[in-house]
Amino acid sequence: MASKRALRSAGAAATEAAPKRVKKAPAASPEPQEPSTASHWLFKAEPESRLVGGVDVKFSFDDLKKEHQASWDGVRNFEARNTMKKMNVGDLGFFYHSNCKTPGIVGILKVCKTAYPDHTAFDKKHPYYDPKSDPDNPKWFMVDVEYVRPLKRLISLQELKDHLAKHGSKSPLNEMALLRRSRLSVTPVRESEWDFILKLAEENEEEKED
DNA sequence: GCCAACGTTGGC
DNA sequence: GCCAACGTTGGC
Repeated sequence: MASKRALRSAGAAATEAAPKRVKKAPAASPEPQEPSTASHWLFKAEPESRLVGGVDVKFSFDDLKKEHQASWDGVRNFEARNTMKKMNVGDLGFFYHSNCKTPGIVGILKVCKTAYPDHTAFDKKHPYYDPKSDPDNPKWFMVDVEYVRPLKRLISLQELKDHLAKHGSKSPLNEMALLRRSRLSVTPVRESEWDFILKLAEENEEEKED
């Protein structure tokens, strides 16, 4: 079961070997930036089947709806991990479908448990196993999320990009992490971005105009 | 299936 | 601690 979460990220490849390097892990910096005032987030998952290490990573918004609740495991990127550590119970997030026909935001979820160790990193059999993480000193964390509701319509990546291209620095999406840091699987969402996208989703496709 | 962007690793 | 090589993300 703990395997269908659709999360991945750079560096997941727990390449064997390299026993030489035993340094202290300075890579995991504390990350000073903004205080943890943000309370909206974006989570990427893959709605279409794809095998990683023999395990299907598919996890769609419908899957979350069915399961009602899920552990967001499998994140193997420091920045994304740090982002998850800032989350609070009750925070809302967008559910984003990636690596699929029409990538985009499809729904809303809620954080229902703050960050705790991602046990899939301890499991040798798991595709996201990381020998550098152990129960006494966990390297990777996950949060639990629960289904809230779908958006009234899908807000595609293309639509967000188009808006940005059209309005440039005047767009509320100008600094959106999804667009600027496209490879992060978990990102913060600013209030202005959150509000704008929610509003977009309420509009019809035709009247969305500019 | 290609490949640009970019994060990570590890030699030096 | 730099940076080239490498591996992954994820749109197209």
